[in-house]
Amino acid sequence: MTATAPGGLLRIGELARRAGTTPRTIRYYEELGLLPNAPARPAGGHRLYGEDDVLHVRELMRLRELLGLSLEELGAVVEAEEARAMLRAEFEGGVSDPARLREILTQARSHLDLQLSLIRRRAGELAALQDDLETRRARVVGLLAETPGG
Amino acid sequence: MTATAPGGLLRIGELARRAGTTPRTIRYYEELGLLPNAPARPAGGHRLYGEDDVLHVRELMRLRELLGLSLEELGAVVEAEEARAMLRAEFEGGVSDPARLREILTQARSHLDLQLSLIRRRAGELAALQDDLETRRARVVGLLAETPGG
DNA sequence: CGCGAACATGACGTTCACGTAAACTAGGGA
DNA sequence: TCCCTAGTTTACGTGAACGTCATGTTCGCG
Repeated sequence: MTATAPGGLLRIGELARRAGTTPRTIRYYEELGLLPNAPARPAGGHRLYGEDDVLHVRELMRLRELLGLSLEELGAVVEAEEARAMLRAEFEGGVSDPARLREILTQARSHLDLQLSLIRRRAGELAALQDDLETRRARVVGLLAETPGG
Repeated sequence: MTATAPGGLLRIGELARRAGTTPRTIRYYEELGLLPNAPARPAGGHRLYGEDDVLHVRELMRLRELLGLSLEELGAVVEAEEARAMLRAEFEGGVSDPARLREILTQARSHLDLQLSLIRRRAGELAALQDDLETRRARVVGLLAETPGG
């Protein structure tokens, strides 16, 4: 068993393994439009992925996990990723129209800004929670120091 | 409509409203043991709560939201809260056995430490994600600066 | 060419965290 | 006392995010 298809590409099982999930989840994400619905299907009909797909899936799971986004909400994020992909495609396909480039870049930036705002809000809430618990902990520790018998 | 029962106590509707949720959720949490299963039921069978219950519910929802804990996992947290409640009870009921006090305090501290470790891990992951996105954003902005036509 | 492991599709099952409906009771102002 | 709102329990329904099973196809080493 080679586990890797020719061309350094991955089949769904390997993608799932490297992304820390299952093939079922990959297919489900594809069904929801979180992954390209036709990722290079040579002959046999088996899906083939690249390393960037691994990163993409991991990114999705990370956003879902850390921000508590639903898969539907992740759809909006995917748009940003797609813009990034388009950007890279246009880069590697030679220099294109500067106006078009600006458009793509500007869009990508606003998407990133949106995600960053979500993250900062979360981080703030988390910090507040941490402060609360640390305050309580300090109180408990203080009481322990006052309590005889240690 | 008074909305508040005698004694400054709250009925389930008001508790839910103040905690930012619904009566159904309150009953469900009680069923799961996240709330005391018999909160002072005078005669009529209506549940009655106090201000501290509001805080307790809000706390549960905050932990769930920010740490992504399941309701089952929240059960462990509830133990900590209960320990805290016991502690306060023993305080207000006069000074009790110091050894017992130390026991409760130590337990409360370890519970807080556990929650804090979860929070710090989350905060770290969130910070890493934020760094990633900010790096990307900087790259996009840099490209924008290099792209003519603005 | 054979064969077992992995993949494809479709459909049904499952868990969590509640929502919602039904049928009845309690509270309290007019 | 009447009556409306809000509460009670029981039970079934729901959406999200997959798991699992059945059935058939493909891959690639021996």
